[in-house]
Amino acid sequence: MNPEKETYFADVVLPIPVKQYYTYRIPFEYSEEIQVGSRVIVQFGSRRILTAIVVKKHRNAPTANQVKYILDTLDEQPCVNQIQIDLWTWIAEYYMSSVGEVMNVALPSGFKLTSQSRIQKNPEFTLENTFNSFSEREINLLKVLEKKESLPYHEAGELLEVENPYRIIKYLITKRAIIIYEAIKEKYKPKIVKRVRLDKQWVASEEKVSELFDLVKSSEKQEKVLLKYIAILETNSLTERNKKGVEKSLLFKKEGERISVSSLNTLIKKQVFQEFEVIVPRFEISEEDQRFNASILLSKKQQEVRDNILAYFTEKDTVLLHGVTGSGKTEIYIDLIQKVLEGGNQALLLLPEIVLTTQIVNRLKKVFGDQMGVYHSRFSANERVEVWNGVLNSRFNFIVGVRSSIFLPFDNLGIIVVDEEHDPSYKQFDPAPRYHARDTAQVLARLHHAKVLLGSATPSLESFYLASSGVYKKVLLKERFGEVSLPEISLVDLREEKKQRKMQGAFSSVLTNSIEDSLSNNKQIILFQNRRGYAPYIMCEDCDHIPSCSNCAVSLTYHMYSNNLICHYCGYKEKVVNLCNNCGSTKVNAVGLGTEKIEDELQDLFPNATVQRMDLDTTRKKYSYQKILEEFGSGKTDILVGTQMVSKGLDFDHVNLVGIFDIDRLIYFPNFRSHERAFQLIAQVSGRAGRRSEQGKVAIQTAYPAHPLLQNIIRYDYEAFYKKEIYERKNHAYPPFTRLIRLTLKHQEKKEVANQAVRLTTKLKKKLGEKRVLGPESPLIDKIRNLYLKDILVKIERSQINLKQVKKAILEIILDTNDGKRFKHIDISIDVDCL
DNA sequence: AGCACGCCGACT
DNA sequence: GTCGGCGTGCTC
Repeated sequence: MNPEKETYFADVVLPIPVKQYYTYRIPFEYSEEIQVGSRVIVQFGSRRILTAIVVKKHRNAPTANQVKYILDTLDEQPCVNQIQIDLWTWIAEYYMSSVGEVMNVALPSGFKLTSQSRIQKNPEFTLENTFNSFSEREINLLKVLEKKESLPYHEAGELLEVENPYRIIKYLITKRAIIIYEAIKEKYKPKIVKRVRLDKQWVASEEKVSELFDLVKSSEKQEKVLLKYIAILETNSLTERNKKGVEKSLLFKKEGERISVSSLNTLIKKQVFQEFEVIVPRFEISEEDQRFNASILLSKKQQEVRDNILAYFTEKDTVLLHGVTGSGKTEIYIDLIQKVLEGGNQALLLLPEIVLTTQIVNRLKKVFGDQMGVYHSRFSANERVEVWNGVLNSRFNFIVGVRSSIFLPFDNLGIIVVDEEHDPSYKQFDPAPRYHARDTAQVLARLHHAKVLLGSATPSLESFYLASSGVYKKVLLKERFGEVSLPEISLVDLREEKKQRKMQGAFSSVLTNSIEDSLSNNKQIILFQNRRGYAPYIMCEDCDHIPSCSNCAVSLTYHMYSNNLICHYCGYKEKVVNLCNNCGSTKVNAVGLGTEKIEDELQDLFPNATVQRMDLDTTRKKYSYQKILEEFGSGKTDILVGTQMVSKGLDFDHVNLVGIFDIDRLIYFPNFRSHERAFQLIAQVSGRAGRRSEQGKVAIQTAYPAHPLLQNIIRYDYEAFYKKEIYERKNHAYPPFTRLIRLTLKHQEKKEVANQAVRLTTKLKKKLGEKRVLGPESPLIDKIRNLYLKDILVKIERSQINLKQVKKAILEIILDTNDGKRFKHIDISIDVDCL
């Protein structure tokens, strides 16, 4: 038998939440080209077209079902490697999702072309000469299709005012009025720019050039075009520079004489100029970037720490670097990464979302230049594809990125650094898979035989525990770089201030005085309030009515600047009317504190100071974040008010005061991690004060200054905090002593979720034991987007338990619960290692 | 997920 | 009878 004629099959992952692979037949002509990791196009179901990834190539013809052919392949080389497939598989199993869901978050959307069914008017069909066998709505739809070309199903449904348009569509098809076709959603588009250059012949010699000028002499406009072109080239050696030409738009943009499009076009027609297209990277390589390899100097202490880390790496795969803010962890990262790159391996530095837009990236760029790629969630699908390809073709051997950069196609990672290791943004919430990038990074590292460095000033309880118990190694970096001492943290007793009537709005006298001080010394101030908007709710003085969201179980947040009441959960918005909806009273007050209110009050208290607010609402646009920081960095802004955004990665020399509001809310938040979160957040914000020149100050406004947590914070006593907290965790069997799996049930009917939750809990308890299952419980906000919620928490000991079996049992019970014909199908989402 | 289809209750 | 809502099964 001719080996080339042997049939190969491919097991593929599809980008849908289905827990199995599907087997397709590889066409003969592709039997070489299609390999494990190839992107292929397949038909799935009766019409859908999907992009799939081959995870296994084999020759075992499936027995039972029909097998469809792979329709096409998208790349000559596989775009996913075996390590990635192994990682996907691990994630799917550990986080109890399907591999398809992992594929969905792992692959940039530019790589996944999927089809959608659309309807179109049958070209052979005309409304006029049909007998009147269509309803008014159908005719309406057909009329729209005459104008609009095509519609997806759901839009047709909207037009027809029916939930499920399928039946009508089917009817229209049998009447030969419309046809269905599959529209492929657009995929990655390379960026193409048009350039122009002089036709070769004109730059062959001096004589030719002058001949050229003679040629255009008759037209002043054309002469201008030529002159401008040459001016932009900025060179005498026309022949060389002309090859690259000039970006067409540049000819029109650049200052100097305006030239006309039509004269350029005439010149192109005359074959003086020629137009051509080039594909350009979306990441421009600035000339500066290319040459760098600036070395950095480590202090003695840093060198020592670095050497310790390297030594520990020979024993353990993971090392925790516990270093206070400003101790110079970044330099150590850089040094280690440089070593890895010199050894020919790749490196990955993970950062929390917000930190990535700031100074640190610029700093790294200076050291690593264009071998470093940045992977950020604000990037478009196209930009992501380019970073992906950059890793694939080795243009980038070092990536700085957010949690999803663990999915890039690395093939020989040497080190993964997870900075701010404790940061909750490393955990994905929605959609599934709900993975933790820090933990997944360790699995990824194992697959690459690479090392992991976790860095934090306030390590997560988990990591510190693992380091203390010898699973990881631990390195401490205590001193601040350059010997600047840590900011002095003071607690402002709000109850005392209130008693003495010293409060002005949200501001204590201590805080206003400190702000006054800083301002008069020409210093800058950062104020932190972890809540956006003006006030979390408004309330009528007469009837106590609080406007709340009709889709969610929350009050509407008052936003003064947009004059809206907004639901922070579903986005519902309404204009503010100054009358109570309930009783018509005009006495409606804003209650509580948000960043807008602080900004507002600041302007009254310090009319001469420039105040800027930084929260989700002021940073919606792509570069607004950078702009705010630039203005603050240049000293244009005196006071920066913000949410969590101000807590991370900002490093400004002239900030000597940080004020923290409403911290009690954080400490008393009903979650077993609230203390840990509060400690981390306060430490992080505090670190913004006095980074370089002198010792800074931090003022925390609290009603409970004696709280042990706050006492530990002002002394920077992480160890004491840890000891107390870990004791509590052990007592109550919370992580790191157990693993938590949260099941969230969602349904439109409150009773239905409640019933099902009870049923599910009972089954789980029976199978796993009473004490391992908590709930069911209504979450703090028990209705979001018109869906009622119930939580069930499964607690599993960390040792002597077969985790896989437990998960399998949970999945079986869920399947069983949802299978019963007597009950409605309920959406159940699973969050392993929920925060 | 998204499509296909079958089962019912409501209503001309 | 038939129209449209709703739930469920299946996809190599």
